[in-house]
Amino acid sequence: MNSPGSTKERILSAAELLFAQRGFDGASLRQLTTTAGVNLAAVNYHFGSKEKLVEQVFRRRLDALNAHRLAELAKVTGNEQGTLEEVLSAYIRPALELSHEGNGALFMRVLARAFAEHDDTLRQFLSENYGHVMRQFTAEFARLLPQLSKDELYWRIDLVTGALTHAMSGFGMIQRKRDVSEEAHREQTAQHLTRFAVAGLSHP
Amino acid sequence: MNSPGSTKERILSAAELLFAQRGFDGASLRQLTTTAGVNLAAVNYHFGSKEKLVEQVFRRRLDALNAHRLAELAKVTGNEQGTLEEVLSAYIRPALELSHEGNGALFMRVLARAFAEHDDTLRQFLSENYGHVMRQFTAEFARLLPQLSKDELYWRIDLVTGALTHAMSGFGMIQRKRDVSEEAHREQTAQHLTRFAVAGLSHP
DNA sequence: CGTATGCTCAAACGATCGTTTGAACTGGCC
DNA sequence: GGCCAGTTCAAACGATCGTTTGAGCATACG
Repeated sequence: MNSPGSTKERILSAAELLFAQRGFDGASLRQLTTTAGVNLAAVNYHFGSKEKLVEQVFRRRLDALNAHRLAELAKVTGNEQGTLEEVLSAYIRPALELSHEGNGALFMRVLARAFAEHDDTLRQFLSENYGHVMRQFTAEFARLLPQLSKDELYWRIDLVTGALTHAMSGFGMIQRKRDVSEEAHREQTAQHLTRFAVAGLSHP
Repeated sequence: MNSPGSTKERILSAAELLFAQRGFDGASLRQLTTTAGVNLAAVNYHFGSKEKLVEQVFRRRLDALNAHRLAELAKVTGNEQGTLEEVLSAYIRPALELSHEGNGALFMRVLARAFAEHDDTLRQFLSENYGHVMRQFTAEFARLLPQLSKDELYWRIDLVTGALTHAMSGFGMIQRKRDVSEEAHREQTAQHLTRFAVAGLSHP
């Protein structure tokens, strides 16, 4: 059905690559199916349309990512409130792990593009399917930072989100050095991100 | 020549609007010229190609923005070193003012799209034409935060940049409320951004 | 074996894209 | 008026887009 080498999976992987490189409009179905080594008509046969293919590219990664995030959050809020660092870690690390496994980094670029698109259809899709995750984390932040007004809290979460999106999509100038292992680099990134986010959220 | 109602200016404004709404690929020259109320061929006559039109859209805003930034930076570093807040303010406020004047907010969305594109041509253009501005601010931050290693400083600047881009391009959920004047909202935004950036840059 | 089902294929569809062309129009200057 | 450079115009160019079609192939089941 969905074996790794199946037509559907090969289309999804090629789509992720080309959407990341050239954007949703910029990547044509002809380039895409050539890259995937499948027939042009296969996209419309398996997915119905290019737009539905885009949706599936998101689903494949985000379902796993957000499940992972909620699981991590549940761990640290199980018996008592977790610390701010722990809650942030539950939010950051699953994304970082995704962005370093296989072609996950490509997907992060796709996600960043989607944010930039400001496309209402896509934003609604993200909100409907994954909004509850963000709400759960926001509620946790509110408990951990009771001194902040609602306004102030939203501002800070908003700015932290910007920093995270930026860092995780690889916009920045920071690159892994040759003498640092991938895992060490991820750990470094996670720590920088977490410390930065803690400072941004909880400063007086 | 370049009067506000000239064909060239009307094309540039329509381009800014449609590039912000639909992206560089998504906005066609036919939509664009119809919106501007000019003939289809006018774009290629006045700009040479669609790609060169894109470049001019950037030049029109970024020349002014970065000149403004450097002027503000010169003010606070004139006699003695400015404070971290002052230097950040020199970086943030010109962008905020641009994003609140006329259709400047549209341009900020265009800019955010460009970042997401990861297009090397465009990135090279930005680096060649405006890279010296970023270098000058980075040098100032290095002077003001001598306790940070080069690595650590770059990390923090990178994350702050993400937050600023995010906030200034209007991704976030923060919206001006009806009972707050535009200028008051800009002032509020500037203060949130600056305090957040200070915390992110200078935390222990 | 026969046939039904799921999938792949080459080919074509109409639409839309960026760009080019050559004629028509505009204003100022001799 | 007559000319000329600058600009606008409708029309067309070839290329490429997403999608559809109908024939052909494979595999599994009666």
